[in-house]
Amino acid sequence: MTIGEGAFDHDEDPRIEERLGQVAARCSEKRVQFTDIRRRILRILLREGKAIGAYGILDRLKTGGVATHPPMAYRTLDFLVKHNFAHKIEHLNAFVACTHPCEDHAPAFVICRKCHKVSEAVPGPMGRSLRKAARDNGLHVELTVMEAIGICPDCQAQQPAP
Amino acid sequence: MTIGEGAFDHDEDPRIEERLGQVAARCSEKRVQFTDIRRRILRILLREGKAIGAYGILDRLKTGGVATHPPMAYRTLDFLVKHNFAHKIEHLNAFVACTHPCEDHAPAFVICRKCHKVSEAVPGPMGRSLRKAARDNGLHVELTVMEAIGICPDCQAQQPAP
DNA sequence: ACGTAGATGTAATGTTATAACATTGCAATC
DNA sequence: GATTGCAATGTTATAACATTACATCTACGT
Repeated sequence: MTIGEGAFDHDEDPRIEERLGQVAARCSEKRVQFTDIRRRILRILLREGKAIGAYGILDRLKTGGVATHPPMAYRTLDFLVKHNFAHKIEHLNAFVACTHPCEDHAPAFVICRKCHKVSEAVPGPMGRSLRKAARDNGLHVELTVMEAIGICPDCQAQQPAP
Repeated sequence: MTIGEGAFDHDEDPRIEERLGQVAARCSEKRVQFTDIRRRILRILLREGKAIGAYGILDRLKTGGVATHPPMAYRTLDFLVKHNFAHKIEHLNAFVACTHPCEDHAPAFVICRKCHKVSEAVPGPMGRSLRKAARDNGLHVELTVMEAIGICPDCQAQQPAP
């Protein structure tokens, strides 16, 4: 790594770099590569702290002098989502870093439609309930989506209610 | 109505026309207009019997000699979704007619990712559970999304598992 | 060192959704 | 019966999201 890269790519927040270390270790265990681009994009998601679209990620990557074509973002996001290091927010067509300690989970999200802040809720019994409804229909379940969309307290305070 | 229109716009299935009648009555009660284009698009959704995108709807509209620009479809779908006569399937960016008798409900969907067949499940306690998680985060909830995605029995039978 | 699978680079294109503004048609009021 | 107001529709253009296809490179196991 060069000095220049270091200044741009690392964050003051040690929790982000710590999380990247955990993910790197997990990838090593799984015998999959945690490449530079994957690390960069996950770092972008972690820094962002809210949902961000693929093209938003590409914009932020541009400052790093790496390739910024759409497939780069989508491929990398596929990897991160597949391994549960990130999640897709279907309602926003956007992505967030996973903040849940456990790796194998059916996540539920609480989403502000104004500022795109997202918090990952414990799925609890509702995940099982949804999966059961699906299996009762004979579906071989591959994915569950649980999202509550509305206005967060901060955005409620800012404006009446547009 | 002309003879030509009748031949193209009506379906042999009387359940569809019956449902359109119910919706018309409901719109009348609510003092909102169930216009020609809204009726046509809801009929398309009812006939389709599975999730269909806005542009798929536009294709089917072309045979009817009405305007087929994207805003037409999206505005009409907004109306239908807002009044719970149709639902958006977020995972597919597509729409289905509502099949639930009760008008005020937080729906859950069981979705085949191959054939886009959708069944609307009774939400049961999981809807409340998701709303509660959201309110615990201070969110003023406007919408909940609950979707289980996988492969339906028919599509499982057709191919190994792609 | 070599072959292969996985990862990345690039161009072109496909798909979904909205912004912005003009027009129509109908109904209430003057 | 003109005027105003409002909901719905018509139209153009473009923004935003996502994928296909193919070339090239690189890491890893043997």
